[in-house]
Amino acid sequence: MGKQTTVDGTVGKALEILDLIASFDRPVRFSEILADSPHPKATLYRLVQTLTNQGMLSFDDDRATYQPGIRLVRLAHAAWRQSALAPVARPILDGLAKKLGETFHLAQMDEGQVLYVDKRNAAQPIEMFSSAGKSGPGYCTGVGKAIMAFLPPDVQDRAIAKQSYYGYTPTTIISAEALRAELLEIAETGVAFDREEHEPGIICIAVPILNSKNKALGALSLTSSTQRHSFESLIAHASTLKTAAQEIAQAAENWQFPT
Amino acid sequence: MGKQTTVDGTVGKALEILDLIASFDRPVRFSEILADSPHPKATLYRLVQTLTNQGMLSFDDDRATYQPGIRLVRLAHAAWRQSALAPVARPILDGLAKKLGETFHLAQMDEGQVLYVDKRNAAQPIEMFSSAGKSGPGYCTGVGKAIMAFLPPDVQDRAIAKQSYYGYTPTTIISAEALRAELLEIAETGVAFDREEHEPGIICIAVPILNSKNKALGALSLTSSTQRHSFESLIAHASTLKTAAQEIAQAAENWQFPT
DNA sequence: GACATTAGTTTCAAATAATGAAACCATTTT
DNA sequence: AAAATGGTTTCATTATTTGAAACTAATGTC
Repeated sequence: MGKQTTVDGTVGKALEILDLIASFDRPVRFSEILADSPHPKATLYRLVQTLTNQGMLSFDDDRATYQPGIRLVRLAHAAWRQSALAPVARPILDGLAKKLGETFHLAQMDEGQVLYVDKRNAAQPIEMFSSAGKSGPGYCTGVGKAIMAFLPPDVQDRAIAKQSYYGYTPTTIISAEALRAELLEIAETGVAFDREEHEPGIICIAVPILNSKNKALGALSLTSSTQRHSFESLIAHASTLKTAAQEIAQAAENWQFPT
Repeated sequence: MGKQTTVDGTVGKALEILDLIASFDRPVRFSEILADSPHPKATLYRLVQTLTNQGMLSFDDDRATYQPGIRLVRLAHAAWRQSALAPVARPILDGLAKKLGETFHLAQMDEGQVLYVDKRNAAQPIEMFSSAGKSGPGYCTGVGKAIMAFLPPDVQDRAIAKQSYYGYTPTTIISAEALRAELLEIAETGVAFDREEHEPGIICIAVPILNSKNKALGALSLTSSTQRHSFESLIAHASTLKTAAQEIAQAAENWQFPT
């Protein structure tokens, strides 16, 4: 009972530190890391040294700061290429963006957090790592709810438990119970909305991408602003999105690596 | 003397396995990893378990295969955002691509390997993780040679030692001595070329992005084919590239995170 | 349907690596 | 010059990792 701190030995600790450093979102000094870590100075020191040695962290000699290292970019490339969703979804996203001239997100879920793996924006066409790899809360985004609604019970429970339920806006869902209720509804309709729950003025319609066992692999969303779209006009796109999601699911299932 | 296997304890071993799995470039079964790893079954098993637990690997229940995990994508996002080069170079790359309608690469170096962190292609405008994060050899690419020519001696030595010197084409440099000679030349002129050294028909002109201490942070290249460009017409772009590289360097040096 | 083979998982004593209090060194601040 | 801060090293203690072997499950073979 209580929080199980999920620390698989030394490797777990090292990765925890990597996360910690990444979470600063800027280069950090050793002492800053120390202040936020449960480890004694010497232990942290050696762990950080190891990570730096390994290229998982990079150290700026001049400023004496650490930041996530470039080796991660190389590894992430492999992860992205093989994630089965992003690469196969590309042409379909391209088609959607071209046809509708709207903004689309492709997302997956990692431990209750939404992780954007691709994005199309008809107006300003190019977005890179700057958006792919970005993560956001699950409970107050269209894609997050769409995915959670179609997870196996145990995974869903964990995802629900991991949300912060911070009230970004007046419409944000701020309790696990309310979220559960909405997920049930989404599970029936197959469509999720973001009703300005994360950011005022920003609305979205999202659909899950389901495998043959009805488990969500990810989700696809059309994001817009209250100026551009009414709710009704968003709903009008539901079937287009559903079709696209099915195409992606199909493509992902068929995508077999050569054996 | 000989290869120093650079294994910082358990963390190093775990990361080595992660690299190994990534290098397959497809989902792999446990036994395949085992065959390529120096560790005994039980050891590898536990290490792989830990990595999977941690989200650094993901395990496909149906196919019983492992692949690089999604957590890497999130971490890499942080690395990319903070790598100081890619984010600040974006507008400059955009400008170049728009103005010249050519293909540009922005690269950094990781242990002798070239790592592409951004790419612009006027013709087919969108490239994502699919290209960013990709890595290639240092000794036979324009960006690789441009960077190596401006590294501190010790780092340069290591980079030179880590090349494979495989002869991709008749013009590929296939010895460390020849490479050293060319690097010296590049250090003087400040411009590097790829004379169909990596792929027949593909040529490129590259310039280093230098910090105030004349150390290469990365490199910028214009890539083309022998059909599109003669060598002379590539050289014509040298000064434009140099100017852009300087702008990027300037922007990178000034880029201070809020303290 | 028994037998063999392959693939994956668990055990446990021995070997190894991680730990952290404290001492140390180098800068910077007062 | 003294003190404080920030970073690095030491070393005996403690905890984790190791790996041979035994085991289990699943698949293939006769």
